[in-house]
Amino acid sequence: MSSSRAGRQPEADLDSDLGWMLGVAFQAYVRAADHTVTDLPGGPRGYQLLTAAVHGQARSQAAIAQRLGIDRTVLTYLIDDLEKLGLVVRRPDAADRRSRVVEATDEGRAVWKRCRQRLRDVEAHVVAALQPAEAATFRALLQRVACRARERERT
Amino acid sequence: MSSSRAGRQPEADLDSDLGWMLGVAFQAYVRAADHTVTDLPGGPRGYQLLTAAVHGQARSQAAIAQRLGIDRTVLTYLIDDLEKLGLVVRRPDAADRRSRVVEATDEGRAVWKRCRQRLRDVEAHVVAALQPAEAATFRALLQRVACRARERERT
DNA sequence: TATTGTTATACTCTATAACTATA
DNA sequence: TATAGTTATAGAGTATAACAATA
Repeated sequence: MSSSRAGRQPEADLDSDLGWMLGVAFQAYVRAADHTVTDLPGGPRGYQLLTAAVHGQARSQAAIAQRLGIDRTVLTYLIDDLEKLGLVVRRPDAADRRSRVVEATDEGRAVWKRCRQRLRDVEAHVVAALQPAEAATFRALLQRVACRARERERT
Repeated sequence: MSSSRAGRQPEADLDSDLGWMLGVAFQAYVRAADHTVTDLPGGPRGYQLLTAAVHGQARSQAAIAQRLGIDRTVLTYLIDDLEKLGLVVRRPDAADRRSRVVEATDEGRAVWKRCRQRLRDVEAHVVAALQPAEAATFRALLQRVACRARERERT
């Protein structure tokens, strides 16, 4: 057994594998969020789209797709679903009529606020193993990791 | 506009959404790892299975499935693929012959070591936005989050 | 009767290709 | 010619259900 060697290098077992850790944490979030935002199609992803729309960060579908890390074809169906529910509307961009600006409706903003409230509990649940100060540190570091990754994707 | 209120509560925009952050980080890892461990079926997941086998932590397929957060039916096919390549073998558990212990072969251990080496670079790339000490902190906190999530899943 | 693992099937998610419209 | 968005189709990943072997 290699473990009997008690070498100086790290064990590299599953618990210390970054991919495993990220996958487990992400999965824990999605599973908890999925049955929390049941009033939104697409689960957490629908919430993220709505978040972008509410904050006026959905100036084109291509921009949203890039930011959410999904294909533009997937986004079409997702917006369709939210538009059918009257949560967002597509508006042609005056500057470039090929593009569509996605705006949140009043009801979309109301639903978003309700979801946000409930998702705060989900987020707290995911990081419940950490002390409040640690959780804040974790979120700050993770944010830098994520934002850097998004910057890299800009083709 | 709500942003014009300049309120005291956090903005709650996409950049601070835990689900978005985890998703983006996880996706960045998977995409980088996928074209790195091309000699393993299932990508990063195949590596994780091999990791469990190499460390003797694959005492039953049900245990692996729980630890990897995947369905036991998915695991069957994954093990099939690795077994065809001669990287692991299934052995009946003497204590409970319903169970199968998954063991890494010598070649499996060799392939695992090569993959581990390359994945270290992938991991470094994912956390490249952080200083070394910050990256260590991030990993330690993430590990506690992930391990807690796994404990919760134990039905 | 309950559990482990397998197989077949169906479902969901995502990506590819072809198309329209604008630039 | 290139880009934004849509649609139809195909593919990958995942889950559900029925089954055999064992406890």
